[in-house]
Amino acid sequence: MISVRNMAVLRAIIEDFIATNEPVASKALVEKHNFGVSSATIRNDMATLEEEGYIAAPHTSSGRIPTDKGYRVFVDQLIQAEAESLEIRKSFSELRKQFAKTLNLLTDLDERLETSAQLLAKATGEAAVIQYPNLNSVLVRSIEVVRVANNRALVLLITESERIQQHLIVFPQDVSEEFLAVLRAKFNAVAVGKLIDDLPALLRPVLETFSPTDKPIAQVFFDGLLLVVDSNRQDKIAFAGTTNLVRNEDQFAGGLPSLLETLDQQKDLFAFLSKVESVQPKAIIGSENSVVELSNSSLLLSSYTNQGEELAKVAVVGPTRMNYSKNLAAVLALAHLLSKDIED
Amino acid sequence: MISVRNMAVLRAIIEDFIATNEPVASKALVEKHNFGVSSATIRNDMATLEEEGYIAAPHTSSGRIPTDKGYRVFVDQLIQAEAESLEIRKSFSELRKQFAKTLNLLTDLDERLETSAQLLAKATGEAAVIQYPNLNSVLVRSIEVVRVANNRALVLLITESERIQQHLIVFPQDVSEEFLAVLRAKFNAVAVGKLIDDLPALLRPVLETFSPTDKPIAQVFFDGLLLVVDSNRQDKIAFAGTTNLVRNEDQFAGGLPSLLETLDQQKDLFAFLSKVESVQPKAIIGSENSVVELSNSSLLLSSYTNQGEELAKVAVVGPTRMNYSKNLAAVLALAHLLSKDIED
DNA sequence: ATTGGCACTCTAGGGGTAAGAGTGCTAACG
DNA sequence: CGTTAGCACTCTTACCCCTAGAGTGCCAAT
Repeated sequence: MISVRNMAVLRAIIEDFIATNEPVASKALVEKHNFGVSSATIRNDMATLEEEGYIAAPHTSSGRIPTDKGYRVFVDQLIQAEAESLEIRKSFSELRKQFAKTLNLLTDLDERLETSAQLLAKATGEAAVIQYPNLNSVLVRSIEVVRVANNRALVLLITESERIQQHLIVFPQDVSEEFLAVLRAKFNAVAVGKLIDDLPALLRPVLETFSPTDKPIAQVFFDGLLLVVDSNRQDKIAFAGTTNLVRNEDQFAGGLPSLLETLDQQKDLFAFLSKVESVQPKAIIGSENSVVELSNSSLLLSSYTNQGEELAKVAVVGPTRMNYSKNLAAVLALAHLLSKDIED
Repeated sequence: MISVRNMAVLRAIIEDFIATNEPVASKALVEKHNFGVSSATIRNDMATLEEEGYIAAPHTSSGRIPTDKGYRVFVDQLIQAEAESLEIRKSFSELRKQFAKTLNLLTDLDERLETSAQLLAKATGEAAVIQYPNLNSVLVRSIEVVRVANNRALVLLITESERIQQHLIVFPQDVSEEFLAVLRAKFNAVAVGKLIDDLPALLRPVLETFSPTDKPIAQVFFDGLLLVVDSNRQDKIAFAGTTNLVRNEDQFAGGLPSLLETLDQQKDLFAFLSKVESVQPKAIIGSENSVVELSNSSLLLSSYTNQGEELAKVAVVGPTRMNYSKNLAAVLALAHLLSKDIED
């Protein structure tokens, strides 16, 4: 049976282990924490915890280290208890300050997310991953066309969330300003106010309204437009903090190269993040991880929203032995700030 | 005095060391290479080479490893001899194939450079750095304005090299389509055909041509335009291949974390690359490096051009003990391909 | 200039040992 | 029954010593 003190001991072991990276001994525990009992008693507790699988001993006569299961209950408590804790508020205002300083100057979504990832990496001392927002369910405000040269034009797809995607179209022949205006008008007539997702199907019929001589050019335009739509759907992530992982390389039991490779494979990582159900926030600890390369690391993730609707995930990746408390606070704070930032 | 065979021995030592990462012994040399002399003779040569500082012995009774000075003469020979070698042609056609496969699909400069960096990292097995082209001396083709909402508009700066930069301007009040057209016309009248560098000075007087009521809005527009100009000047680099460095971490004598950090500091790195005089190509080996963090690594760099004018640098970063021959070929090939790509 | 021969040096690895840390268990206590 | 002191036991770590082997430097001979 797991008593209250058992849990307190587990918590103390985890905290000490995170701090020192050494197996935690019974004697050290009674000295640092005021349990009011002797080390022998703690040893009994430790035996119980080991039976239940919360901690393990690297060898017979050593202190204990937390197992993934041990971290699990620890983090679960954290998530419940600290949602409105002091630490989160501190991390929040800390991040907000930096956010305000740097982010206000940036207009570009890429730069905002990139910078956000860097801030999160810095705040946690781990690697940070931010998914680009899913804009498929966003409405089209308008399609714009800008003539760049006689046979080149830029298509712009502007959404209600004011993300702007562009693509340069090269026509096989010169195209007049007037014809571009026609293209713009015809496609806009259909596209405005529609879901980005639905554009391909909706716009294809527009092609048929062109005369046989104009149709090939309209086709080129249409293809370019589809590319823009697709690039909106593009699975992309912002990533920062590799250096932090390398610095703590010994924590990854030699698995760092393959971990980094996995993080480099943006598509896999994106798919993985997308699959995680959006319980908020969530921790994935060590072996719980379905991706082998992540199995000696932990993910702490949350998501950012627009009007309460989830847009994408924010995550911190680090060794199983990470400072969950601090990092959880940072992830939550950043997710919150990103949500606010996007809504403005 | 350094004889011809001395140099051949140096070359063999370097090649073997690069291949095996073990100090090279005299016996192993005579066995692998056909010098036609005994190991004792090679030992004499090695003694000479050591006196001259081209090689060193980790301890009294071990084989020899190349010094930075040794690599230096080796690489100098490479650069002279292999400029039109077979290897470079191979690397060239290899890279070109991949280039053709992926790059043709991309229109965005960012994506092109990012992808190029990845290709170079993959081809060399090291880290790759590509400077963004310096566009300050490029001419403006036109400035375009797209109305995005009642009080928002997108400014586009289009250069003769067809790099397109954009910035979203938020006006303090609603602005009509007509007024935007006026803004566009007035600023374009001055800007078209001018150097990007000169825009700020040239455009400021345009502000004075607006009526007192219109001037504040024109001012906001002007400020936004300056931001675009500035972002063109922004020092940026594309980077890839961290994983490769981590995988060969032992080669960096523990200096990898600080090396990675330096590479992360885009601005420092950019400044460093810019300072290198543009002798083509160039190698910077180990301790020759002025940046301390790069002192146990080597840089191999070249630059890409437009109409013969240098735009920016391409570099490979790796351990001092890298495959100079292969990597030099790859850098040259990529630089060449980038130049061609930009000219089209 | 080259070479065979040989003494010399240094490293890497194995085995042995002693110190120390930490546990598990037992018996006693309130 | 939970707690505790005490003690035997285990395992790690560091150190030392030793040997085998690799490789050199040098000398005398060609």
